[in-house]
Amino acid sequence: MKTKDRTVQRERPADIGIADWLRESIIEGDLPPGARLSETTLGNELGVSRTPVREALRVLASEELIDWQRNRSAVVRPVSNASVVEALDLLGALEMFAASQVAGHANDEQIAHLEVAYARYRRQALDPSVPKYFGVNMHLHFALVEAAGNTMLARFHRIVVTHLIRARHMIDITGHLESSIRDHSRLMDAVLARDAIAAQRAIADHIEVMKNNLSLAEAETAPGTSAAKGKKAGEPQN
Amino acid sequence: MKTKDRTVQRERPADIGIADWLRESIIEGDLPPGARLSETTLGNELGVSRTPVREALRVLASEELIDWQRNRSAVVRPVSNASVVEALDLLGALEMFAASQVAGHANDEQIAHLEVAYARYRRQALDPSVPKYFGVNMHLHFALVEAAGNTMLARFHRIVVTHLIRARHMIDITGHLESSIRDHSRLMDAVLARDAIAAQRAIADHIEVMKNNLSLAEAETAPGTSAAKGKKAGEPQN
DNA sequence: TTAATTCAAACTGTATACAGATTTTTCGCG
DNA sequence: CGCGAAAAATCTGTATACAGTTTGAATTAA
Repeated sequence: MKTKDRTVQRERPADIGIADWLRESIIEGDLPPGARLSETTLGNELGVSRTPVREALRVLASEELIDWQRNRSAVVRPVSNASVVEALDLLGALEMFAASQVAGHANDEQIAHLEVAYARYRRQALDPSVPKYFGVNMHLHFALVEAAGNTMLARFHRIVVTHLIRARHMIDITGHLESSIRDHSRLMDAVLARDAIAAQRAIADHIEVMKNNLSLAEAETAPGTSAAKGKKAGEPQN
Repeated sequence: MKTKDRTVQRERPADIGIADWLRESIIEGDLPPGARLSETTLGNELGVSRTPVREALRVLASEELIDWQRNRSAVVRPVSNASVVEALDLLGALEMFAASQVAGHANDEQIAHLEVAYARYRRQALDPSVPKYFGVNMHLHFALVEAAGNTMLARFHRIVVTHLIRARHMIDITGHLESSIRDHSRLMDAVLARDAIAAQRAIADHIEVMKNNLSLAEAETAPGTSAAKGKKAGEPQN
């Protein structure tokens, strides 16, 4: 019964860092909320020693993806309704700031980049063969923040978005797809017209819709699972 | 000439983490912009091995206080006029969000905490025996963000404030102290009156004043200094 | 059976070792 | 002298070792 249960869950392409691999595993649910992250076990699965694993864990802790107390194993943070609301509110604040920066100060090059992303969004969002609206959506959001030209903002935004992607199964956007697309159009039109106020209103409305459609899946914390466990990937949502 | 140049610059009280010690050293300028952070040297100065030093460096890198590329020593990030403007803008966005959250959703306990902090601010800001307006100021800002009850916001805010404290010599508030105090009063009165709009206006104005009073000390990057060097503490500013 | 206790296994925090990369110094030559 | 290559010294990335802590199972007492 104590056989080698080395269930590798995700190949690491060697040029991808430990932290990236772990983050991806958490986002995808391979390391579900509550999972204990044994340094030794993770190291074995990744084919590295504990030293680089620990450094990666520091990074994940700084992104609030794990809890890590002294002398205790790191644990994947739970996802609660409240934490998602917090992330959505914060996302709104960051993107309102981004939008007003873009509307107010973006140069031609930044605007051009944004227009490319917007065009792609419109093409893919309406294409029924592309069901991954969440990804397309997030791409546009990244482009908006990128155009704001504030590196720290970009970093914070990436972190918040990571948390929301992890909780994507709680943000049921299906059935509100049209209003979402409408909000995005309002946002982009306003930004490209340099109308910061209208852009911020569009974001606020969009966030409000998402908050109102949170599935009430409370208490997402999984029971104690070892680092090697947790195969609840399931089919991709949205 | 190759004598032991173990110039200890700051005692570490043993219960303070390596990362905290390093952060403080960077803020205070003991590790000036551009300083190379040799893991071995830092470890010797702190009386620990490289392993915990490297983990601390990961944390500092996540806060954008250092640049760290593979196979190269970490380097304390430069402070430029542009980076301070970015931080100030971002601070404004975060605090506007905080203010609107407090005005809209704070409970009695959170409001009470904030009022205590505000009272202390008024007492100390006008007291000429307390020259450290910067510290008193920041305390009030922390209290505001704390009252918003969003942990990720609090973390981001702390990081941005850290950057601004490091650049405090570039933000010459002396001579604008009265307008600063007035802005803070406007802010707190608005928040406590649950007027989110007015609070946000007060913050925006306050940030604008700070941006307009940036000393034009461009190119703050110091020449290559080893981790053991850098004694430019000087007298506390503001 | 349940609760408390003891003991063993597993795990973390940190020091150290070593290979490979980078930086600095030395040295030869124009 | 100055420039460039070669060699030395330094430094990083990672593996490993070991002491002290935590976890969990086995055992005993109530």
